[in-house]
Amino acid sequence: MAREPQTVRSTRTRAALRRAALSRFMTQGVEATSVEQIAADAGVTVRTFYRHFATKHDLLFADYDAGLHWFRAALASRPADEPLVQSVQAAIFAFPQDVDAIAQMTQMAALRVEQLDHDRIVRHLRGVEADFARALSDHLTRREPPVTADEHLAAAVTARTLAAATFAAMETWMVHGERTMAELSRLCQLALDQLRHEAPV
Amino acid sequence: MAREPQTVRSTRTRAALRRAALSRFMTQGVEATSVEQIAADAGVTVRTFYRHFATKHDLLFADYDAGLHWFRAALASRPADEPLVQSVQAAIFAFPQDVDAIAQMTQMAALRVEQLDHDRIVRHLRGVEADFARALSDHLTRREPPVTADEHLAAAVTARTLAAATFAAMETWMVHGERTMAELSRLCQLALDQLRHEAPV
DNA sequence: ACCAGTTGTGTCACCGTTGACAGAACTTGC
DNA sequence: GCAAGTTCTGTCAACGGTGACACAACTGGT
Repeated sequence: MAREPQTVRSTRTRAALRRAALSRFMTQGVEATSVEQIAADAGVTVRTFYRHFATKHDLLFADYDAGLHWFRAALASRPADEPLVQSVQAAIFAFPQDVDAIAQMTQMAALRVEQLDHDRIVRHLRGVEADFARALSDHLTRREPPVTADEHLAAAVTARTLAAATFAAMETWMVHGERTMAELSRLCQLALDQLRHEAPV
Repeated sequence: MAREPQTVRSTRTRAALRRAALSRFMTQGVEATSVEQIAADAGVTVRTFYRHFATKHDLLFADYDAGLHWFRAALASRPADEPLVQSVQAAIFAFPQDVDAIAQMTQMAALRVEQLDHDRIVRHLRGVEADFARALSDHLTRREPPVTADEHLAAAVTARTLAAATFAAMETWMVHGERTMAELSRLCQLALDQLRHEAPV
């Protein structure tokens, strides 16, 4: 589901669906928009909608998924012997500066926070966190794959711990922070520093 | 959804639903069982099923939820000035020894691993992990609630980091370990020790 | 035994999501 | 331009899950 398109028709359909969906989302709200409406607007069937997007809400998280792809690439390009925390910080803080991309991201983010249950956002973020952790774990074990349970565990603990700290920062930022990029950077830095320096209470 | 029952009739209905569901699950498989069948067996409507159980699969995770309740209680009973990691270890390793409860738990676990997608289990575990982290965070901040974003973040990082390490151990155990309680204990211990002693790579 | 208020259930209508099959549209090689 | 094969779409049927409303069953107090 939601693979990259192959034919011309397919990309047109997908674009039409996305346009129709976002338009409806902005005018009448996400929950009040049915997939039936979106499909009708785009001139296709409901079933076809689901051949292009896994769920109705996934449309609103496209930037997260893109961000994850980008993060994997950034991570892979770091030198192999660099300490992991440093790689992560470098990767996170070197986010792409493309103006259009950032504009679209913030628009998406605005749509999310004002239209979706906080619950749904948090649940989706848990999925992204898991993917993030998996990317870290893959990166950690890329030299020699672990064989014993203990080796698996060691990598998993490091990866998931880092992911947990980072996403704790993100959620804190979503709820308690002024929502600027600078503040997000500061909170991530803070969380990672706590992880590195301070043994848990 | 899924609140504690109030009347006699309600508890009977719930018990009938649970019995019918587990019976069908064991004979014909979970996915091949429809809620309609379960409800019919119990002599009620589909809608009523959903008044007692949030989802069809939640039936199979009842022990997790119970375990979380128990964990919150165990945590609350630890002395307030004890280091958190120690409280967690003590709470985890003092699991109830009730023979019936353990038998039912292992039966549930068996049903889960042989009938459910690994994906679904992992996703549910993520939810439990989040609840676990929230319990820890509540316990951490029970004296004075945090006010600034930084204070929130500090507690969140500690709580979620601990939860991540513990659940990394659980998942490693599910996949790579001999599935004995002793091995689970060992892996949890290992994960928490790594968290405490070793700064991430 | 009656009454009032709460809780449980049935009914209905709807939305989100998926599998299976068949047919249309496209791509590729000639 | 045509044929063969792949990809995309429509159709159909089904299941999981939820909100709203009305009614039955139970609760407590008198």
